[in-house]
Amino acid sequence: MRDNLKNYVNKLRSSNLRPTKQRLKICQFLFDREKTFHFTVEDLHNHFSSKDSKMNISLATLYNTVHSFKNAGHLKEIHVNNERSYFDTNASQHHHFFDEDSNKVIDINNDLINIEKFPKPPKGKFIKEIEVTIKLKDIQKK
Amino acid sequence: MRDNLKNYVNKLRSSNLRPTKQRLKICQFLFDREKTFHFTVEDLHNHFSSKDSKMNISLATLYNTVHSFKNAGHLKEIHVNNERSYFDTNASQHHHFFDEDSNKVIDINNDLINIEKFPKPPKGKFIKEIEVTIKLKDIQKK
DNA sequence: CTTTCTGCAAAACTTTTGCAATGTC
DNA sequence: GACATTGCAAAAGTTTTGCAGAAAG
Repeated sequence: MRDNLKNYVNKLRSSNLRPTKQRLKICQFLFDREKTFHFTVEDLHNHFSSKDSKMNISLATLYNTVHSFKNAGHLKEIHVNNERSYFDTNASQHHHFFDEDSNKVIDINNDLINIEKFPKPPKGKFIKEIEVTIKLKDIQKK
Repeated sequence: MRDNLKNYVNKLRSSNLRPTKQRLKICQFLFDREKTFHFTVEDLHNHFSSKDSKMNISLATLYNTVHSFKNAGHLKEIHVNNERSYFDTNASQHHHFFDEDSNKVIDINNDLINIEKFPKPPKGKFIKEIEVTIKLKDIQKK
């Protein structure tokens, strides 16, 4: 069941973001999917500057938008690779496989990982989130 | 109990790295410590370009050395923040607190976290490592 | 018509690279 | 001497910023 344009207009309005053409196109590209999507800004840029893209969107706008969406809680930044920033359209608490040979991210539902024991946070701090990354390699490549 | 220069010479030799003045200074700075040390290349650069540093080491050499040490297994790269790369002088399997207010890393011994359940890797892949990051925030700042 | 947003170009940063000079074996 | 390493400056890659014009409310 996919969202439609009206939903995105509401989604943006409820975050105090004006529903511009660019933002709606980005919403459709990011959120009109069966599965959650993992991407870098470069991926977005490739998509929105390709010939078959109906609309070209500048890099500055892509960065602006990704940050706005992240701040609004519609995207989550994940820390799997230091070479560039990865984002996830699933903003809820969950975990990831990260394939180091292909640089691909796979979601792991929160209830598939059970952390039985973990330390208390230092004084004055609280735990905002626990992020588990399971790093994968190809078997043949050892 | 701290290592001495001769140990570092051996450490470097055993990794096929020539024991140069710069590498030995970097070894002392990184490994002559009671606790493990977490740093960015910028931290190293600040240290080795300050006036009270007995030796100035160029940025290119710092990057070269950190990569050599990482490849040799003397350092581990950790993924806590996408803004820059963080390294850890504890190269063994363990986990981290990451304080998002101060950008500080704290080690968590491997046996303080117990993951009772986690999914199987996809076909053709094996699990290289599980990296757990517990993200902290200041209580007052909510 | 006020305010926000876009997009370009420039700038800021982090990291890598080429290469001549130097150091190590 | 052969080869590895250093350090500089230049380049490459990612992300941010300033600002004028366009779009939205």
